[in-house]
Amino acid sequence: MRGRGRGGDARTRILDAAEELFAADGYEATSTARVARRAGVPKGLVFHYFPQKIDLLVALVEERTHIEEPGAAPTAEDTARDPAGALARLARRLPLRASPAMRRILFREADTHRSVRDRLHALNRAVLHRARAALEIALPGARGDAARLEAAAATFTAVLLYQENLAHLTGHHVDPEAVAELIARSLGT
Amino acid sequence: MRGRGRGGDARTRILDAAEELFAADGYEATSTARVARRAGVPKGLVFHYFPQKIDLLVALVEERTHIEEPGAAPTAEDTARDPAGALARLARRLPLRASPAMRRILFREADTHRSVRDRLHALNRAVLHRARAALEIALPGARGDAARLEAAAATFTAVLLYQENLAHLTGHHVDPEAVAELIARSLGT
Amino acid sequence: MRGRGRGGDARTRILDAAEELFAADGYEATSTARVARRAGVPKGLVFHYFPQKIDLLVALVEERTHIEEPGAAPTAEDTARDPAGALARLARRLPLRASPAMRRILFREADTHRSVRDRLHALNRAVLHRARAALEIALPGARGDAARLEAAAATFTAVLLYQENLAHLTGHHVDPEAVAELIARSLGT
Amino acid sequence: MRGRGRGGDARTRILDAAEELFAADGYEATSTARVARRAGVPKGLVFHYFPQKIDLLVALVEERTHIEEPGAAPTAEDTARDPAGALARLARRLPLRASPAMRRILFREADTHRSVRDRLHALNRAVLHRARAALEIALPGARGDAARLEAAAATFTAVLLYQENLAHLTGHHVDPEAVAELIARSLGT
DNA sequence: AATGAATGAGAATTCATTCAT
DNA sequence: AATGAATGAATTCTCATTCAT
Repeated sequence: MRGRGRGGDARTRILDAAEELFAADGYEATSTARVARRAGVPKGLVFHYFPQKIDLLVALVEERTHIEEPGAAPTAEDTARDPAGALARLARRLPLRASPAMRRILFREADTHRSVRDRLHALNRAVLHRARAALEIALPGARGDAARLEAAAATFTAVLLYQENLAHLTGHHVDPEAVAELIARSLGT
Repeated sequence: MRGRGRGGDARTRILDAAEELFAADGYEATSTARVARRAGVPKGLVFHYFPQKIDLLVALVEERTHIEEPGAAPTAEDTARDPAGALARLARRLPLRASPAMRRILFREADTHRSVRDRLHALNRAVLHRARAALEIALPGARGDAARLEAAAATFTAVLLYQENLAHLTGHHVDPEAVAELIARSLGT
Repeated sequence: MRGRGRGGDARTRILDAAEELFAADGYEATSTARVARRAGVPKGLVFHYFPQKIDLLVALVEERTHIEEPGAAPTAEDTARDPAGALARLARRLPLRASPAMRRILFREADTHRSVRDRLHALNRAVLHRARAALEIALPGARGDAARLEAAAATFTAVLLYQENLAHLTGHHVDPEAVAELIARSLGT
Repeated sequence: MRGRGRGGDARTRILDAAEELFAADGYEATSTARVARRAGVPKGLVFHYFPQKIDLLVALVEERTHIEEPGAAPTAEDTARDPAGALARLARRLPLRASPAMRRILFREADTHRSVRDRLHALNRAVLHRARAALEIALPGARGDAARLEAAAATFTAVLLYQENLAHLTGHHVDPEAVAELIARSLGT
């Protein structure tokens, strides 16, 4: 708890501004001056909190993308009757707490700084892990074919995690729930 | 065919350099001076051929990403016996002629200039169209469920087109052939 | 004697830090923030004690370079038998009480602020005066040639006062005792 | 041979300006903007020729302080009759071709960059070497006492090389010719 | 077509200094 | 006395772009 009011506010407003602008225009194309203007703080204050421009990006990634601990795992009973539903539920409980803006930043700036790439990889691993677990529980019959299950989990993870970016980049949306059903049918029986 | 000689060479070398550098570091983070240096030409010459920096990007996209006309469409006989194989063949004959570097540029700089985004959308439409056609021919039984077929085509397109970027971003590769088989199983019978 | 406690400590630590840093990197290249950090005090406190950065330099020069009152002047008996020794003893009792760091600061920052230059000149005058006196007593025969005695005193003062800086700048050390002997031989008989 | 006129001029004018300003105010206290203004060129041009500020200093030292090859060494006949004169002549033919401004820069900025310090040391070695040679020829009798000759050479070098800086710093001038005579008397017979 | 000096707007960053608490 | 957030002017440096040759 900061208790200081304005001081904490300024830092937060700076990060808010950076998040918006990095998402809209990219890290390189966003000047620190614009961040300051948008945040309503003097230029110097940005460097008071973030001595280098890159620290803005690093702070955003560290503070605004949280990979949640998995809650209660789906039980066999939950999923047995409705494998597609189990995946769909996973889709809705994506363990990434990050605004759409932060997802775009993670995605676009993955090469800008190691910390971004690392976070993206960690996130991907987490989602992949949970998708695999969901599939294993939902479709015990599929266990026989590990490679197929792996492909299904990877596909679902890709669609789930990058759906917004894919939509943005391709102009075409892929619905994770439809993919969930597709996969369930493929692995079922 | 353009008259080459010195001039053509220089222009080509400039585009080569821009392609490498834009792919490695991004458009914004690449200065025209570095492009000139890498191309081994004087700084002024870059602006002789490409009056604005953005023209480098536009030229790359226009000249180095070609969406091929579909060759002979797969016949029903080809695919009936091997639906997954039909998709897999599509994977191998991806109608985008573009180096991996150009794919990364298309992908990363989609927001930098309208021409890039347009080309990416056009490409996505072309691949999606062909995947849909392949699925329709390969799996006539699936026609009943248009939505499912659409999801399958979209999923396959995404995996096919972005496989390298997904691998780069996630550290995890998704194999299009495995996805082809997954989809074939799902839509079959 | 000042009432010390916390405040005195902080002020002293600030001056200690400034002395180290000014000597090592120069006044201009040393930021007040670095002084504060090295001193282990908050930035604001530096300006509490020294409202302007230049006050740090002025305070160092005023408080940490003392020109000592000459103690008992050498008597004729002392020096008559050993003129070179008399100069050498002067060398050992250089009337400047200042750390090597402070000498470097005096020397390097002479142009930075009038107070530094003034102190340096005063110091030079004091040493020159004592060297002259020592020579006059030690070498009564030399009195006849005032110009020569003056040159000897000036040379000895230069070597004595700047020996460390000369060594630092030239990579070559000049030994004041050897110069003392040289001068004694020159003026003797 | 540059043959371009203005272009060469601009670079030269920039170095001229830097030399003046560095000598007067020191390297750190001189902004590149002031250098540009004084040189009458736009700010950007300074960085065209000298990508980093320190390159101005390095270029000055490399291009404007030349240590001359010794001309004809003084012969024994030249010096035998007039040892002090031989040293005095050395004083007048100091093998450093550098303006007084450059000498101040060499001296003051020795710690700012390695290249400056190196040049200063090289210069000192060259002068010391020649002073030693002159003394050996002029005062063959002194050969017996190597240590004394060494001290004499070092003293003369210091006075010769740093006379302007010593005068500037101390407010007192030491005349190299008087020191030459002093030394000659000391080593003679 | 080829060249590289010239230009100036704007970028990141530094820093002395102020001030409310 | 102590603190560190706040401020903005100044600094170094970058860069797309122009232009004379």
